[in-house]
Amino acid sequence: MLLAWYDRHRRRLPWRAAPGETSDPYRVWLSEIMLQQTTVKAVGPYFEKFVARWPDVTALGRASLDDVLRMWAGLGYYSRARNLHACAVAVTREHDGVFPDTEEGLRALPGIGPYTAAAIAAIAFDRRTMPVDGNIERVVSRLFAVEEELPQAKPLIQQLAATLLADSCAGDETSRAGDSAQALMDLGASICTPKKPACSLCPLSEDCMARARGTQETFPRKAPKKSGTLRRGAAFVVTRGDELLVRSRPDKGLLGGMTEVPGSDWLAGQDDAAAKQQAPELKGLSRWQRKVGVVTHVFTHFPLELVVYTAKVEARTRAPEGMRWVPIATLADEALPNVMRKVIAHGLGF
DNA sequence: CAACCGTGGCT
DNA sequence: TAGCCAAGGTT
Repeated sequence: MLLAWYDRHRRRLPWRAAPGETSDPYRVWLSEIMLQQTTVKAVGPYFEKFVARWPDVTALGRASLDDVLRMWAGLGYYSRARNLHACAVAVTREHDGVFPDTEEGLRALPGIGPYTAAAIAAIAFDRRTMPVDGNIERVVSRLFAVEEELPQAKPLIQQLAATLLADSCAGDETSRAGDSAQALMDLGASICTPKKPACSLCPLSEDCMARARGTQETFPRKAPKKSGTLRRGAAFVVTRGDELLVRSRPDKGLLGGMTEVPGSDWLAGQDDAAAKQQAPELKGLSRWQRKVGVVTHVFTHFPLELVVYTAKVEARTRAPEGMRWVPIATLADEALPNVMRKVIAHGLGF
């Protein structure tokens, strides 16, 4: 039985309540947002930092968006941080600091979609619902040998996963809906892995249709995704003594609201000369020095190649409109996405 | 509804 | 290595 396996093999995770203890909706919510498309390993340190600084949802609701973005820097998918903050504000101001305890109520909050609403409802409030994430999609598609491709198969998989919830809870005094979901997630993470699943260790192997056919690894069915076109651009690392010239990106879109050094557009097929022409204009800047090599970075939808130029300007040189000087020593505190950390490291010779 | 939205680790 | 993958949501 699935829950019996879970009771023995469940992962110990910072946001999970100990067996028998009630879980904190704030920690469940925070972890679920961080874990969207992000590995447990990457989330760990960020989760600890967040709960240490903001122990509850009202504390986070009082924080500034900028502080939240700075703390989130490096985790990726930055709209999550904006929605996280907006959600904390909404819960604080409109729900008296108490999370709604129904899927519907949770779903109405920013950053909480169908998966996360079901996950919080099940894990934090023991609601009888089955969240379906990537792990559960894989487990269920193998268990029932779902031939339909993703994402079209989502409704079917959701339905099949729900039957699993009913099965795993039959006869239980409490529903343990959250444990059923987390059991399937742990199974997907540790046993029913994308490649070379350890079927011999799986508590569901006897019931697995794909296993019976020996085709586990071919599920879930999925069309191969096309890779984006390479884009090129230039980045400009300007120092004034021990300070660096930076600006903030627009609130929406790629790396929304994050800090960057000035740079050109990022376009497919753009040549170096065109990119360099978009350099910021500073008084008393004698010449640009092109750093050898390029900075490469891969976003979800396209790979990026950045040429880096450096220049020094005299003390008290004014920052161009919309830009500012920040001490290099405090760069770690800025809301710098990793691509910009790479650029700065390359430009400054770290 | 398909496209957009980061990053790091693993095979 | 180059692609795949991770506790998805928003538009």
